[in-house]
Formats: sequence, structure tokens, C-alpha cells
Amino acid sequence: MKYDFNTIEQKWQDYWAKNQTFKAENNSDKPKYYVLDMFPYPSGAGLHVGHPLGYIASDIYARYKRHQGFNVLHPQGYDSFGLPAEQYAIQTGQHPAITTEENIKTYRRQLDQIGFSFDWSREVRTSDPKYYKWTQWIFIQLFNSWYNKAHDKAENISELINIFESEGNITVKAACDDNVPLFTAKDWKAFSSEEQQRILLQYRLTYLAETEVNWCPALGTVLANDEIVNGVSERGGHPVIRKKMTQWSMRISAYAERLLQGLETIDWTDSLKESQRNWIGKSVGASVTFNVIPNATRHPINGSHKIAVFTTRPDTIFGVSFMTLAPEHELVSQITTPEQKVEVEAYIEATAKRSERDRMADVKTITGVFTGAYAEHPFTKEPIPIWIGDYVLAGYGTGAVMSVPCGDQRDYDFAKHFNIPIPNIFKDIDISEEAFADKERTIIANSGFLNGLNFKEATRKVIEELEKIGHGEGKINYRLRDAVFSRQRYWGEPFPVYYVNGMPQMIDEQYLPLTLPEVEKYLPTETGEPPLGNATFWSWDTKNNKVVSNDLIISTKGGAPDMESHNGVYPLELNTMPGWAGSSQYFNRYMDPHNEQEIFSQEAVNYWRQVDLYIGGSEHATGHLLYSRFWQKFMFDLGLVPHDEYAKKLINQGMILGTSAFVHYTIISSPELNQKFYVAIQEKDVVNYKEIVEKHLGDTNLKDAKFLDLYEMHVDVSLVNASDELDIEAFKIWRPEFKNADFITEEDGTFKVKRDVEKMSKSKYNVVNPDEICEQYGADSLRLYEMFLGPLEQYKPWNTAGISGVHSFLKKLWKLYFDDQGFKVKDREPSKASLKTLHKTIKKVQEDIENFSFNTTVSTFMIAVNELTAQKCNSKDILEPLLILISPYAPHIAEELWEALSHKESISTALFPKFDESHVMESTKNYPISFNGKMRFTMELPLDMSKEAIEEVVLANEKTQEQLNGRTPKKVIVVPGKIVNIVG
RNA sequence: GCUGAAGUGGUGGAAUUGGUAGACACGUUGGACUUAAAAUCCAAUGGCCAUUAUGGCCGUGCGGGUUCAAGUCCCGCCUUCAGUACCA
Repeated sequence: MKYDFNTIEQKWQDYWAKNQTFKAENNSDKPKYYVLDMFPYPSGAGLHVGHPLGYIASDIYARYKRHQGFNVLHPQGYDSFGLPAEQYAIQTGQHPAITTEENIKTYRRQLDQIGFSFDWSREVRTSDPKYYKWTQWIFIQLFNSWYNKAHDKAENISELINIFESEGNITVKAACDDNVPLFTAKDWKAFSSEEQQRILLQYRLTYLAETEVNWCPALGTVLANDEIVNGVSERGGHPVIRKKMTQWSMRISAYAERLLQGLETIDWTDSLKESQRNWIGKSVGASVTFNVIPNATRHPINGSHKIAVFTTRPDTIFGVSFMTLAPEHELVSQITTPEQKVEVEAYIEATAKRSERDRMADVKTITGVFTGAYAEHPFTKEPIPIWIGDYVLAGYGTGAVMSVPCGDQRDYDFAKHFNIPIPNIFKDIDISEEAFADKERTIIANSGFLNGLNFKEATRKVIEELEKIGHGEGKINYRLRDAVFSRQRYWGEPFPVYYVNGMPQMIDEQYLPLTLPEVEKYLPTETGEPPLGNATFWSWDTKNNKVVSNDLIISTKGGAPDMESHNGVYPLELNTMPGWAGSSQYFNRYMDPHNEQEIFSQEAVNYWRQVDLYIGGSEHATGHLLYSRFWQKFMFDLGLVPHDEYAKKLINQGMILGTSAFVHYTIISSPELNQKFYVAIQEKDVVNYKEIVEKHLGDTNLKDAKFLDLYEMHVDVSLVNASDELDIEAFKIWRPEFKNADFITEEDGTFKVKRDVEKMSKSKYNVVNPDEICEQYGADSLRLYEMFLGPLEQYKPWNTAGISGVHSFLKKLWKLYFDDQGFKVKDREPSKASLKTLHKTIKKVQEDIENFSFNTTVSTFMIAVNELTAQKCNSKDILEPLLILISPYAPHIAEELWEALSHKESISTALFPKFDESHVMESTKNYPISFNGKMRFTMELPLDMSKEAIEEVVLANEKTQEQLNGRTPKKVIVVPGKIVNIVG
């Protein structure tokens, strides 16, 4: 019988689906294990061979855990809201829901053919109203919460209102906006309802505020910091500018410290944790307040102003020789003197015009301008000139710095450039060339009460003094900014929000989900509103078939919208939520995906608790993986989840890259020619291509024609064979403009292309489709090969040629069970050698899987099968457990052979075989004997021999004596089980 | 600049944590089977030298060091990839 993989794989995929083999129950006597993949965005291009890598790894682990007797949850779903479907809709008018549905079908078919053990009964889709109902629900919970720093957790906003009513906000320690005014309980009660709401908004965990955002004109939407790469949009590479807009934001900064601390408790890779630490960017220092001197110049400044700065070096405060404000700083216009006004305004305008990218590009150019104003040094009372400069960022700290040129290189450069004095406050340090920033070696001088102190002592002392005079305090600053949560797009979750007098109100939970309305066009409206502004009606309560008009929402009764009485007309929020909204809690929803009453039941979440193993790409380090941790901590504060970290262990799979092929060519044109003439050149001839083309053309009529530069183009990799030779005829059909082209080939007519490793993408024609691989070699071969390619975490190029190795392994495996005569496994006593092979394989496989070293496991299988073939093993006692070992990697063939061994149940119910050391034990060990560190021969010795006995035997040995040649050994080293080394 | 990861044959990659470097696989070469091809099987395959055979020397990015013994540990460099970037 032949190994007919296509039939076998189809058979078992159908069997698994029909019998719901991998359906997980929310209770079991078995211990639980939760294996999660990052769910895919279903793109129109379908899967290429790089996509399933992580899924194969997690599937192997999930199947392995089932064999270990665990109740395994291994779900899958789709992150189905997103920009590509919307852009496709803009171009074609096709509703994103339809293209998304089609793409999901393709994905599902492709995933199914690889034989994953997903529990599809738990599938979620972020664009499904039944799912995004709960995304909207979480948004409402965030809106109704504030962060109490005293308890270090989120609490209900009603508790904050209680405090305001009894004591105002003076005693409240909350994560809130910086500019909240202080008020008493009496003040609070005197505020209008609208004023109260405005104040509460400054405390809520999701809030509406006018913020400076990253606006991408080409995409017509704002972007979060992690969606910008090198100053351009991550998607499409469009320029991004800063713009002030009223937007929803998430107060993730409230959780900065807990997000940082939580990293200590989870088993994620160091590099990923490090990225998150950098992104959070904690720095410890002090905030210092400087008073602006009202009449330091002929033109007194109106009112009294204070400038707060954040510094990590308060110990250098006596080295301050100027201050610098960001051009966007709000005080700039108030303190600038009339003489400086023109210059300052020109400077502000010039900086505002520069895009983020330009600003990043020339960080070396020093620019700035003097405001004319002075601040007073809190200790020396000396006047300090106030400058503005674009090296100070409005978005970090307070947007103002105290400049200490002797201790900070940027301040130093700025001072040098504008001839500002650079006082030296460091003992025995030369600062004539550059600033001195080494905290460890710092001894303060010329600094009054700080003289002689080191960095630590001086910092403590100066903070103490600042607090005494009310000019500052110790402070911790984080780089992490609140996350902008509004997107001006159609294909995303609508906000459950409407506005009364411009103040946002939450739609009552009973009316969720607020479903996405139909629109004619997916572009912004003519008045510049987001695409949702095009909707003519909204339908929300699908159960009761209630419909409301576009910008109308029905009046409220006691804060909740009342569907029955049509008393008022209020606009709805027209923005939608960003891509990361739907992916920030999906892992918990899988635990109880069909629950319509709650986001998930407490029974379910207390059973599954945490994700035990999460596999996905590292590109989400500062996006999804940070936001989802934030939401989990929030859910924990609400008492909804038992852990405030949702994923115990995380592995980043590396990317599988494509091997692109390129053809070089030049185009010849001359007046005599009607058309352009292409000449393709092999890579080796590229350097001297002009000479070679001329020589090639010889005396033809093209001889005197001019030819253009050399071009390089991607060639479809399917037109190139394993030896990099191009199929020229097929190429000419693929690219008709080359129909009459000349190819400068080898003498034997072959034409070699250039190869390069790049990301797989349609536009590079280097995509390898898993469908073809499954068709030609089978899913088991694909699974094994993807693992065999190299370590899971590593980036590695795909090369289809190598798959024949794993494929012939499967054929050899098959032959252990079936030959031409049929099934050949017998119920007979296994040989000692076969038992040894089996048990050393059990041990190695178990160790490898537990270390996620999947590539070496495949080698282990190959060695085992080769050995058993050589041993002519046909014993059931060996071949049956062997299948269980291989089954996580190649489940289809394992099921088929398992069935041939007369099993009625799926192999997934079988328990992993136990390793028995006695079969592997050897009574003797080969000791390598070396002289002066060089290995000369080996000698078999019993395992239980003592060091001394080994030494004696070795020295008495004939070969040893030969090597020693009459000399007496100086030293003999014996490490039992390892090596004997004799120093002559 | 900073942070993290990594440099091993023609190629992908192994190496029980300091103990015979190159497992396993691809590729290549030779052979068997076949009218032929495919498939399958066998053998060789880091480099150099020697050869009738046994063999010898050099080899894990570079330069040092520790050790009886270093791909692995220490010091100093170089290169590549990824993330981040005027963060006060």
C-alpha cells in the first residue's frame, strides 16, 4: 500500500470536524491548558507559507499537551476589522463585511487543510456585533472608571463623585489630566452639571480631550504612536503631521508603573520585555518650579507665571544657565517680550510647518530663539534667560527644561551655538570640549549647600530643600503617552456614545451593541466628518428592530437613552475605535464566546484563568501586547478576571521570508526603432553590462543605438528553478514586453537570476502558497518542514526544494507499517535495540517539545525511523508508541496508522508514552582518552567505576603506555562518564 | 547613539550547557535498479596535504586571555539583523 497523503489528510480532517475531536469543555477532571495564537487579520491575499508557522508550533504544543492528559483550550478567530477591507471598499464600493466574509472563508479553508486542532466552536470575529457588543461594553466600563492612586487601582466614577461632594478634589490622588483646577466640596456643588461633567472627563479612564495627535492626511485618520514608523504611517508609508483634534483617549499612563512591574511576573522574551520597558520609559527625578520675573526687562510681563520642569538631574540645579521651552509651550505667548515677539512667532511658525519626519531627520541642526523673559533661580535668585527651542519636545514631561549645559550635551551644544555661559559645577572635571553626564563619577562643586556631594546625596538633599521652599518635589516621569482611541474610519467598532450639549454620554448597556450603520460611501463626508457621517439611519437594537436616524438619538431619562419617548435629538459619535480595540480582550472571550448576558461567566474565567502559552509575532510588542495588558489590568481591577496578566508565557515566532528572484535588463532605443528593445543581462555581467551588450549586439543594426540605464525587476519565483535558472519562454509569456527581448545567456542557453531574501509579498512575486505545497507533498510534510526549517523564533527564508527531505521521511515512516504485501506490524517481542531507539526518542522528543525546540525534534524522528528500518522492526510495542510521538507534528499519517493498528478512538486521546531509562542504560561507557588535550583513542569502561579505578585501568592500558612512551604522567584527569585526560 | 539578538561547511541548521565540532536535511558527485525517466536504495561530501593503508595539519566573524580541554567562559574589536531615538 502506498502512502496516499491526499486521501488520508482529507479523511482525517473530515473526521475531526464531524466528531468535534478538539472541542474543549469548560470543566474537566483533567488539568487545564490554554494555548493561544494571535488571531489573523483575514487579508484578501490569503495565507502564504509564512503565516502558519506560529500556528503549527502552537498546534504541536496543544496536541502534545492533550497527549499529556490536559484539557486543552486551543481556539482561533479573526481580527476582522481593519483598514485594507475599508480601502478596498472605497475603491470598489464592495461592502467591507462582504469582502471580509469572503476572505474568512478562504482563510478557513486554508487553515483546515493544514490540519490544526482548533476548537472552532469558539470562533470569534471582532467585526461581529455579538462580539463587539462587549468591546463597546468595556469602553463604557472605562468611561465609568477613574484611577485611584491611593488604592493603586481603577474604581467606579461614582466613588469619585462622592469624594468631590464631601471634600472636593484637594485630597484626591488620581491619574488625571495635569491642568485640573483645585476645588472644594462647596465649589463642586456650585458647578453646573456641565462643568461637573467636564471635570469628571479629566479623571475618566477613557476621556474626550483636545489633544495633539498624529494626523495622516493620506489615510484621513489619526494614528497611535505605535502605528508610526520613522515618522511615516506604518501602513502605506504616508507622511504624518501633528494636529490638534478632539479625540477619545485611553488613560493607559495610569497603568504605567503596573505595566512595568507586571513584566517581572511573566515569562516573555527579554527583548520583548525590554521593548515594553523602553516604550513605558520610566525616569526618576524631580519636578522644579521656576518663577518668571515679571519686570526683568523694560517691558514688564503681565501677571505672575511659573514654569514647571522635569529633570533627572536635580543635583545639577546650580549649573542652570538658561531655560528652554518647547515652541508649542502654552506660556510662550504670555512671556515673550515685545522686542522678541516677531522673531519668536516666526520661529514657532517655522517649526509648526516641519513634519515630524523633517524634525527627526536633522536633529543636529541647532535652532532656537530667546523670548526676552527671565526666570528666577529658586536658590541663587539669579535671573535665567528663557529660550525656546525645538530640541525640547512638547509631548514629554512638561515641555520645558532647565538647561544645564555643563551636564547635558544637548544643552551644551545649544549654549555653545548661542553663546550662553556654561558654568562648571563638577569637581575636577574639564568641560571645555563637551558636557559631563556621568552620574557615577559626579562630585558637585560651586553649588552652595550641595558642594562635595555625589549624585545620590545631592539629589536627595536638593529635593529636600526644594520641598522646604515650595519649589519642587521628587517625581517619576513616564514616556508612555495616553493612547488615542478615535479613528476617522468606517470599518471599526462604533462608539456607544452620543452627545448632549457637546458632552459625551454613554448609551445604556441594554441597547448594545450599537451596530455599524450602512453607508453609501466609505470616505469622509463633504463637511469633513468621518465616514459614519454618511449614514442615513442607524439601527441598534436588532432584537426589537429599532431604528434611529443618523444624527438623532432619542432623549434621555435619568442619563440613559429612552427609546420610547422621542423628546430630544442628540448627535452620535461618528468616529470608530482603532484596530487594537477588538484584540485587547479576545483571549478572555474565547473562554465563554457565546455568552449573551456577560462578557464571560465567572465560572469560565475562573476555570481557564490565564493563557498558558501565547504564540505570535514580535511586531506587536508596543501595540497589541501592551494595550491588551492594560485592559486586562483594568478588568482585574473591576474584579472580572483572576489575574492581572493574561499570558503566562509568550513566544515570538520568527518570520518566514521569501527568496525573491530578479532579472536585470536594459532598454535600447534609437530613432530608427519603432519600439523599445529589451536586453536581459545575467547578474554576473551587471558590472560591465555596457561592454557585454555591445559585444552581444555585434554588427546588428542596433549597434549604434543608445541604451538606457540598467534596471532590475522582480520575477515570479515559479519561473525560476532551484539552480536559479530562468524559464525564458515562460517569462516572455508572463511579461509580453520582453517578447522580442534578447537574453544574454550562458553558452548552454541558461540564464541565471539574482536571488535575495525579502519579506513575502504579492508585489515581490516571491509568495509560496501553502495550497500548492499541501497538494504536492501533503499537510504533514508542510507542518514538519516549517518546523524543520530552523528555530521557531528565528527569521528564515523559505526554500521549497528542501521539503523532499521531510516528505521522504514520511514515506519511510509509512513503510515501517505497510509494504507491498500490506500491513506488517506484528504483536511480537521487540528487540533490545528497538526498545533503546524508542526510549531515547521518547526522552528527546519530550525535552525538545518542552523547550520549544521543534526543529531538532524532526531530526530525532528521522533518526528513529532510520534506525528502526535498519533493525527491520515490526513490533507493535515499538511502532504504536512511536506514532504518539509523531502525531503532534504529522497528525494525519499518525491517525491513519493508528487506525490500522485497530484503534477505534482518535490518536489524540492516547497518552504520551512513558520514558523507561532501563532500556537506554548502558553498562559501559566509551571514555575518550586524550593526551595533552588531544584525543587519541577511546576505551570502554563500566559505568560504576570509581575515579581512582578508572585512572588505574587507563594507565595500565597498552595504548596509554604506547602514548606515554616511557614518560611518567604529570597529571591524570578523570571526569566519570566524560573523559580522561593525561598530561604527559 | 542606546537596547536586544545573532555570526559554525556550497545551503538550512545540530552540538546533553566547558569534553571527539559539523547531528539531521538539502545540494553536489559516484554507483545499483530500469530500454529510459521518475521513484527507491547504497557510498562519498569542512579545507589543505599525504596515500598501498594507518595518517597529518588547519578550522566555529577578528585579536587576546582563563583551562588538561573553549563554538560554548572572560576582556577588547568587527559585522549583520531587529527595536528605539533630541525623553531633559
